[in-house]
Amino acid sequence: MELFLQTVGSIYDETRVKILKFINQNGEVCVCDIENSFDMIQSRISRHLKILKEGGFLRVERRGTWAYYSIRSPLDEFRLAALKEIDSLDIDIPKLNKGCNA
Amino acid sequence: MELFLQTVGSIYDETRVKILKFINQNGEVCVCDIENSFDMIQSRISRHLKILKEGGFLRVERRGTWAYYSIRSPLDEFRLAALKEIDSLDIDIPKLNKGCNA
DNA sequence: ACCATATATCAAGATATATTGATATATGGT
DNA sequence: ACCATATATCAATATATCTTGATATATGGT
Repeated sequence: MELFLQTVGSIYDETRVKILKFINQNGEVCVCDIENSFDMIQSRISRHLKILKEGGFLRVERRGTWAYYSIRSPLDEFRLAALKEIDSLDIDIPKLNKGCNA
Repeated sequence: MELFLQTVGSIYDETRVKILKFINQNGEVCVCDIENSFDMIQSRISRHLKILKEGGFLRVERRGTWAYYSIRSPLDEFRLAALKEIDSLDIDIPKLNKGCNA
């Protein structure tokens, strides 16, 4: 139950839904890319990425000073259905705007 | 987005997850059946049922003084996946305990 | 060792959601 | 019309979550 609620809670937020769709569309991105594309402060992005990671949707790989986030693979059936649903939502996702010196 | 969040929010609650699994297992039940089976006060049950209904998981049919809730059919792919996931959760659901004079 | 950049975490205030008890509405019987 | 039962809604309080700004940690370059 706890894990299920954590998974569901991770996509129960407009910002996180947008971030998830953004990463699903753009593939692997680093935190500052998101920060720049969404024009949100870094702590906010970082927090949401953590929640999405703990919700089982994202994985993180650290290379140098940068943390690269991407869709976790493979996703189980439920998370895959959720991601598919999110991808089908008619919402505006910002263009990728590379923000750091990577 | 709004509709998606409403759907997700409706299953982001332990009580509602249990109620949904309960109805999925027992089929059509009335409010007082749930009230009695879960040993929760009526206003609490009524509120959660409303949220699950507005989340698209339940339908309601009024017959006499009773309101019968059941799983909405057909469910779209995402809600179906969610329901399947909930049904697979290893959680204790109370036995059906008929509570009203239906 | 120091500095700059990238990322993560923390504390405080703001907002949303859950629970309870009380009240309102609805239906059927007498 | 009145009453009893079933269900829905409201108001107040408690709890959880989000946002921001500040601070901490981590990595690489000089």
